[in-house]
Amino acid sequence: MSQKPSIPKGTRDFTPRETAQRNYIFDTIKSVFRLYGFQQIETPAMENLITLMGKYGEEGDKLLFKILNSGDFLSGISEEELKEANSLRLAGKIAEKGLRYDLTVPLARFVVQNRHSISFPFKRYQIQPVWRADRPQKGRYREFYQCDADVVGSNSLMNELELIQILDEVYQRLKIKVIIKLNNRKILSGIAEIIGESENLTNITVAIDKLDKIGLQKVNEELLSKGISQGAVEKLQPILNLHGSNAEKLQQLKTVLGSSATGLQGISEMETLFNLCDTVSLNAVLSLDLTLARGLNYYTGVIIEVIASDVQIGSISGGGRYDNLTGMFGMPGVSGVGISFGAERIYDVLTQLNLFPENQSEQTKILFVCFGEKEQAYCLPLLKTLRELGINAELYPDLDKLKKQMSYADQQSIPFVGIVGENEMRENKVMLRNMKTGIQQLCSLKEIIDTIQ
RNA sequence: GUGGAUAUAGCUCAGUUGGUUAGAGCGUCGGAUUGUGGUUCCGAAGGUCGCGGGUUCGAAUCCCGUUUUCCACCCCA
Repeated sequence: MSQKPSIPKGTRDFTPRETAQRNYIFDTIKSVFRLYGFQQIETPAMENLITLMGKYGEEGDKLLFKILNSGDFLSGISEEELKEANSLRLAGKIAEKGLRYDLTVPLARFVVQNRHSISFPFKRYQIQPVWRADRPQKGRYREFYQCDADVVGSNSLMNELELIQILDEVYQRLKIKVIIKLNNRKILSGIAEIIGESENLTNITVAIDKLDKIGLQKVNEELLSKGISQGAVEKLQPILNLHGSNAEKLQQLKTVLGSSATGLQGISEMETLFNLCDTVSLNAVLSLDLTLARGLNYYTGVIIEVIASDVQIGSISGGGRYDNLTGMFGMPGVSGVGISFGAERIYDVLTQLNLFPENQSEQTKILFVCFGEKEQAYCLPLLKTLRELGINAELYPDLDKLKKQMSYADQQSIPFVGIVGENEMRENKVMLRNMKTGIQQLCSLKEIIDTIQ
């Protein structure tokens, strides 16, 4: 027996049904992106490793898929280096390319490299797979899609507003009820400053991000274990316990962060943004959530996260502003703000809530089944006409028994079958069977079109 | 990267303290029905029991290694 086929760990095949469902998600997102004036770009699956390395922190470097150099990849490696067997050092010499880890770094590279042909503000969207050499888990894969929309080269909070509207519109169209959580990195910086732990900002944000998940007690323990002083942790408590409306929270923060210029600027940004949001009447609930820190350290302003209110699955979208997006590629002073839809999780939410539309537009509307070659030939012009009218139609290619041909239609959920034999040809008609009701009727081409369109 | 579980037909799973020829349901194919699918009935095909080694008269079953998938942690979408 030949070997059992398999695919690499953490990757998936998609059946026609799954692909149709995924396209429903992608098409919905795409059409909203376009509605707001975003244009699509694509970048290669592989980037030069030097472009990717060091952009995602130490953890990130480990999770990069590296591509072995073509040809004799060991040429130019000295005996000593081979004996040393230092995988990390050797990897840098025998692999010069890697699979992209996200769509943001390729965007930064794209902007810098194509600056001659783009003008700011540059509004682009990108829907492509990314790869991470992570250990797969439920809802986590080594190959998955990201759907990003970013505005590059504009500092205006109007962009944040538009991205929030996009989130709102997409989830309204997908019929998913969501809460949009907002925070601001500058407020987090201000807090760290006030409690005298500015240099520990990352540890603080990582810890308080878990508040919902592990509770206040455990968060405090983690803070202390990361070297945050007891006094600082105590000062943090009233901030973690903030409550009230968004405006009330901001008001309370203003007094707490009074001596931090950065903090006050963050508060002012959020006030502006909430006021802007009030003018456009969103469906989603907007919530200022100070525990929202997100792992990504490159955010510098507004931070956005979306969770589904009817399903417990974690965040289904995220985003934020990152100043100096292109600085790492030698083009300083360009700000970016973007959002990303988590297609895999959205798929899970739609599945759980049974929200996929039943009638896929990609589906075949009518299948012709025949008894012989003459009948098949008779069908060809009919098929052509139907297809010209945009009606998805197909002909069963083999002269199998009618039973077999019919069950094919049944399995594909094709709603109509056109049966053609000598009798039908004689009358220049087709026996049209409605597969749902079982009713069938001798029809002319025009009658077929009127019935199934 | 750390820890735990798992692997038997295309799929979902049974399989007794280790004992003849490893089973079921679903699916597939054929027939009942040569011009009619989804229901029903009958029949058939389909397995190196993840892979490699060990213990034993004898291993799907016990032991070791390895891989896979799943779960938790780290991190993340």
